[in-house]
Amino acid sequence: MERSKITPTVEDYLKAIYVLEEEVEPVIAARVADEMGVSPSTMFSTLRRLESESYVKVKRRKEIHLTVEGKKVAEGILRRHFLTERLLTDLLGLDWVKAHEEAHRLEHAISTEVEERLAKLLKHPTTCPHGNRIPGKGSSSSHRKGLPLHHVPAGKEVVLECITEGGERDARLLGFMQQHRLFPGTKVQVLDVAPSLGIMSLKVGRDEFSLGIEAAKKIRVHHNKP
Amino acid sequence: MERSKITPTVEDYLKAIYVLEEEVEPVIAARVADEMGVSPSTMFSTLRRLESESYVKVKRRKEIHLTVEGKKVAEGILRRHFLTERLLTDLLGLDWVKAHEEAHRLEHAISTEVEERLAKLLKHPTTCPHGNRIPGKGSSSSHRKGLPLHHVPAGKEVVLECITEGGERDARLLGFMQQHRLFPGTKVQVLDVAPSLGIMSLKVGRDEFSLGIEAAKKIRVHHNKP
DNA sequence: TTATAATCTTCGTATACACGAAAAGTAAAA
DNA sequence: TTTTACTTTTCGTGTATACGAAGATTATAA
Repeated sequence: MERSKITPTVEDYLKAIYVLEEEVEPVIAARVADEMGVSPSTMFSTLRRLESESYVKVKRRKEIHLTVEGKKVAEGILRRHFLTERLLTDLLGLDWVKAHEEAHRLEHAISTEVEERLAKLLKHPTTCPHGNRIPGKGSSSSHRKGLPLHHVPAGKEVVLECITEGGERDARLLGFMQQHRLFPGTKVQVLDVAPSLGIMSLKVGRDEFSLGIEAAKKIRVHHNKP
Repeated sequence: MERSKITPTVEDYLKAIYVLEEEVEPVIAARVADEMGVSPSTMFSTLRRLESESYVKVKRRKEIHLTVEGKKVAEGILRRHFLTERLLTDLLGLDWVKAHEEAHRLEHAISTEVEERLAKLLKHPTTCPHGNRIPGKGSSSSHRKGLPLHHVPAGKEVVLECITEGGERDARLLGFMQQHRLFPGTKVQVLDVAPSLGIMSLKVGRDEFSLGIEAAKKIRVHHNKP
């Protein structure tokens, strides 16, 4: 039942494209190269391979789009990534930052069967420890993502929903958030937003601190309506 | 703290050599090639790499020996292999055969930290589900391995101790043993041994059946002394 | 000892993945 | 519009891993 041969590398590229599709438009090669940390030439040749194996289509204006197959692979790997993160945090007690890093390696070694049993063991979690919704097996999924934190006007109080997949890979951001108790579900007050300085001020409990706008883009929140 | 770069492939070769060292003497390239399922030429070039990176020493008569470093790597990977098997059987409920296969992939993606937490979560198991002793972290270990089943004379009753690492990779053997309830701890009566036919007859409970001598070599037992 | 079998070794080749340098094309800013 | 900045593309290279064919060695058996 396993697909002939798909390499971990290819899985990672497809995952990166999937994540970017949700965050920036359009997805171009240079963006994916940034995300993957590879050179333009590597990106180029890999992209040709992905295309020849029908995982992506490159449209006229160089826009990269996942095919149905490519999307299936990306969602599968993302699902295994998130489930693994839950295993690592909930059962093994790893912190956020490490959980993400370790899951990044483990996700490629998990079969469909283990994935299913893992989901059952973990009681079918719906989000990863960073608050991201875990893609289901079937056709998902009205992924109603929250508001980016940098769009919240000064004075408002919001509830943290998630650090996006794109943000998860930034270990310093994750560490910073852990330090300031910025977890999914945490109430956050936006004290001030200063786009000219690229900074916004936040308050969590008694803790006041600043956060770069660029980082804030990777954090999603929702309003605390009763 | 992680060693610069050791590939999964190299880990597998070192593991194979380690396992062979415990079972056959001397370990030569052709044996390792069999175990790994690679061609002689591949074996040859890989062996040169292993040697140049000081994981193995090849003695005059072509005997392959792990260096201290090579042994450390092999024991580490074996330890992670066995711990992963326990996770898969004890927590996820996979059977023997699948647990071995899956662990073979996962073992390469497990860090020292996860390994330690896994050991703790599983209450520091001393054997894998197939009965093999899990190598400790420190310098092990009087590994008093049981008697190979094919050395047991007809008429004796013994207790199954383990299927050796070499046997673990044989999915048909594992399946056969699972079917006949041949688990670690099971009492086995040796009814007959016929080396000329390459066969021996066993009895487990009411179940009588034959087993090839070659397969029996991969099974270890001990006497049931009170 | 010679013939046969097993083993090792060399050589050429292939694929997946990565790099840098530099040319060519496209978009944004001045 | 011209310059600048970003992107894509080509080309040459390198490493790890694998193969097969065939020659060279060594071991085993007759």
